[in-house]
Amino acid sequence: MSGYSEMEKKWQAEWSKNGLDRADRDAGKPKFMIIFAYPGVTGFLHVGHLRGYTCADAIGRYKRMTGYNVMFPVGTHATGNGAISLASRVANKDSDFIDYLIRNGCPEEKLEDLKDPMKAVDFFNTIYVNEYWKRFGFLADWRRFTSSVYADYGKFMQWQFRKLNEQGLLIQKPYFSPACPVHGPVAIDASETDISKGGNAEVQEYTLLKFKRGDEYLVAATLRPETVYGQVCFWVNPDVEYTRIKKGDETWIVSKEAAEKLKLQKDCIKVLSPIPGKEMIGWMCEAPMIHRDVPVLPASFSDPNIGSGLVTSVPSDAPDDWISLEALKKDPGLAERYGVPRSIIDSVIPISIISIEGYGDFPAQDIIKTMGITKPGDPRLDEAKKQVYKDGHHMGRMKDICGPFAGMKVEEAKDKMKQAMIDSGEAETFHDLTEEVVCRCGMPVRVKKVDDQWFIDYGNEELTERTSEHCRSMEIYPPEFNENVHSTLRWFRERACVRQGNWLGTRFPFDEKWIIEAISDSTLYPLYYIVSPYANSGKISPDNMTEEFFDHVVLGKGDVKKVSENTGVSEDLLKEIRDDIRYWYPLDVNLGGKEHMTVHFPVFLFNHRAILPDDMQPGGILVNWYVTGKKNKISKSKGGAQPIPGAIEQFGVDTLRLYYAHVASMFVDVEWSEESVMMYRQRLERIMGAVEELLSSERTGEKGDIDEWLISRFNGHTSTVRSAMEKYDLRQMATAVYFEMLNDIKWYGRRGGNNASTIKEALSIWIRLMTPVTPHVAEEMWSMTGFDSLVSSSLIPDAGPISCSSEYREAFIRDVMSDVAQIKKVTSAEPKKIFLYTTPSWKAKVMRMGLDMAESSTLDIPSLTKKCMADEAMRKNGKAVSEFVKKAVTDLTRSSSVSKKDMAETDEYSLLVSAKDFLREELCADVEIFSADDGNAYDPQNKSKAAVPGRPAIYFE
RNA sequence: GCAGGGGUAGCCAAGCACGGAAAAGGCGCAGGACUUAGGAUCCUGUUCUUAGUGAUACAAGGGUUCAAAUCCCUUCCCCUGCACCA
Repeated sequence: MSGYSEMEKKWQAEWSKNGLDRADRDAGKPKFMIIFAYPGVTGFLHVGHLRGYTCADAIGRYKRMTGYNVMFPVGTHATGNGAISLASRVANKDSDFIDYLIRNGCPEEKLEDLKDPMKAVDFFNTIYVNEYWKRFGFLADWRRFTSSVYADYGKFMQWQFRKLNEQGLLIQKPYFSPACPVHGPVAIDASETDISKGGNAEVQEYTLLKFKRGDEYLVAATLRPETVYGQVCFWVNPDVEYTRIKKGDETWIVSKEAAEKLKLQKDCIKVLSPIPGKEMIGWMCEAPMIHRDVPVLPASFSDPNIGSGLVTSVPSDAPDDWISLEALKKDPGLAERYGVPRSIIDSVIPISIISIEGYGDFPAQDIIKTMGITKPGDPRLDEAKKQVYKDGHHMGRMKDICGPFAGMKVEEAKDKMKQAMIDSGEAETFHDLTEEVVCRCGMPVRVKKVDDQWFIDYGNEELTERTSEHCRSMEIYPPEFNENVHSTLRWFRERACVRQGNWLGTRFPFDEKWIIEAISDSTLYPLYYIVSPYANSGKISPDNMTEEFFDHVVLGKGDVKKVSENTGVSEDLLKEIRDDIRYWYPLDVNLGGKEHMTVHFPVFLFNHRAILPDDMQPGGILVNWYVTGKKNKISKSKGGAQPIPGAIEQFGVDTLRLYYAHVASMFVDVEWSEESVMMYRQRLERIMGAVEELLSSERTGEKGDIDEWLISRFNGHTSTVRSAMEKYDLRQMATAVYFEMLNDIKWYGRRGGNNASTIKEALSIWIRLMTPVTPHVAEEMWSMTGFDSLVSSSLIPDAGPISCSSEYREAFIRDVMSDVAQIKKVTSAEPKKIFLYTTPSWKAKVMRMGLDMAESSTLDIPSLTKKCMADEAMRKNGKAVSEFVKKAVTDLTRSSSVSKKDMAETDEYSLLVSAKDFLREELCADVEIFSADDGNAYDPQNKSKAAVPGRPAIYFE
């Protein structure tokens, strides 16, 4: 195992010494620029992440070996609160987290440093580069490394936003965002990057309905404003304490929890005195829209944490309402406790308002019956509610009772009714989360209104159209994404692009209180890799990188002399950077995981299209799927997967690289398993073993048929590799190189091939084809074979000619062997002697005639039969001929005729005679060969009549 | 809900966008060879049937065609992404 690691280091040092990892402008060479979407700095990476990165390196290496000047830069994305929360967990001595760090090889003395977010970023940057990417043998240009929190990178970002603004793509409007009171807006997503609980929560829009009572309002929250015509009462939880609040000059009653939430979303909210729910029971209040008085009744399901804590009751369409009302009616004792007269409760009668196919007048009643729910509090009520809501929303239609909205579809009525009530002052909107969400810092996350939020306007139709148009000329894989990227682009609306709070990132250039958000600052960055080496080497500093600077080097604006004066960058340097950008850009391939399909890739495309000219638009996108853990996804933050350095030690880098390239198509998820990785390790060892064996053998053989065959096969594989790599299909490429070529080498040896020059030529082809995926092993074998210089800097061979006939002849021999084995198995006999009878010449003749007819597409059974019968000799054999013709014709029409041609032209007899010794050894029996035309052939069972072209008859003794 | 993907031998997985012979390759399993005894290696086999060139298969059911895993329709079942997370 350690042997691998030494070998790996040796070649990595060689590549670096020879400058293979450095990408410099070379006007004499076509360029190729590839990146992978840089990872976020949130902890150690695991073996799954390297799948995509490895593909990028292999593609880059392949391109290099087909004559391109390749730039493959890497960087990291550290924007956000990942590093901050990481640092705070270390500072708080979070023992789980510290264990995780130590387990992944973080030295204890380093922990002190990690309390500083920026140092934590540096720490992981170093690990990504040194422990992962360099050790994986990537030929990345390390001088170009950048990170989204670097000052120079920030300057580029600010320039990008200035350009977006010039295009009129930045807009400002109010926004409702989940936010932590300490950290400001947070992202809610299943991977819980920003938060510690509630990854599945969503922001929901409620309609607040104002029920007038005297000079104050009871405020209910509903998700179904279209049901207001069915309101018959109002629910208050008698065991909850509510509160009056001042909202502008109105007085509202809501739950205390709701009051807190409203403060974040509405202006001028003041909390007044509390009021127990019990006190409100029996009140009458005026329902909005229908302007009828309805009674306030007790309901325990009314939760102060949801919505406003108060609920309007629509029993016809809300299962909870229906069942609570029924319970109330059946239990007069309960009602009397609150002093509500019976007559009031009896007067509350559900009103049918929506017709849904498959339901009666009262959908809520129907679903309760179907599900067998009998009393309030049944946990299935939630499911019942969802079902009725869903059916009502998609299939429902408003009944005549609904005034101006009668006859409308529910979907349509919903918005219209909501808007009507808002316009009349009877309703407002309110946003709430569907479940509890907690920030990484432990504070509850609530929906907060941000008045002056900035957005990038991806809804801009002109931009969407131009971007979509450009995509048509791009190479986008997989094909499914190539097709639906257009609908993804169209689906994009405005996107909030800045945030406030304790975050790492770039200040928004138009208002420094904002920080540019994580996705928006990683859209145009591939371009920055061309500038970054100048900043990294200190030739330019962030101060030099003004709007004018980027306008000039990126867009070619302004006069060099003037720009030089204003920015303090020399004219030569400006020219150099400008030339670099013109040479390298556009980006040829952006490779990223499937999660980027709906977020990163679209904004990457939009921003390029918005800011850069036609000749700087991206050329391709490649999406890779995941390596998953046994049951769930291997998670970056939650660990559980094998650390990368350990995996390298255990399996060797090239094993892993081959595993990623071959284990499955890039466009499916694969489950990580050590067994399958081991399989690839054995495969590599077998290949190295085979090469060593070839090199240590005598190699004194003459050139013969088998040499022609081997080179023909290798030429075929070379062309397979070339066409596979056109589509970046590493898997197909690897199948040819690591499986089929090895099999061919084995067969060559088995057939007695050992010609020195053939072997040298074959190895030269083979090893070069291996280099993109398994470069270390390839270098080792390359030098072992005695070839000069580095294989990594050589060129992939051109595919030479293929010899169909020699390939057919070998396949023929294999078929014969396979038939013999088949018969052996069926008879379970161990023959001492095997007799082979090649086809009678008349059958070959029929075949040839059939082929001719097939070529002029006049082939059918009657005409071929007629043609055969015209032949005097064949007519004697009439019956056999007509039978064979029948078979030959079906055979020829069913398959392509290419191989049949070789079949008809091969002299099977002399071919078998030449392979006689070989067959004797392989079959462990004496072999006698006869032509079926040979009248004197030994053939006691008359087997020879079964012989057909391509398939000799066989007899055992 | 919106958008999209998929169901091929014990397992993984090609092929299907350009319909043309049980369908690559690998793993596993079974025989055999070999032995520096190794997470080996090398042969052979692995739907059924049979001294071989026959039958039947590509989730299920229909259709188009001389011919369908591949095109069309219906049904069933799995999976993925969905905006401040790259």
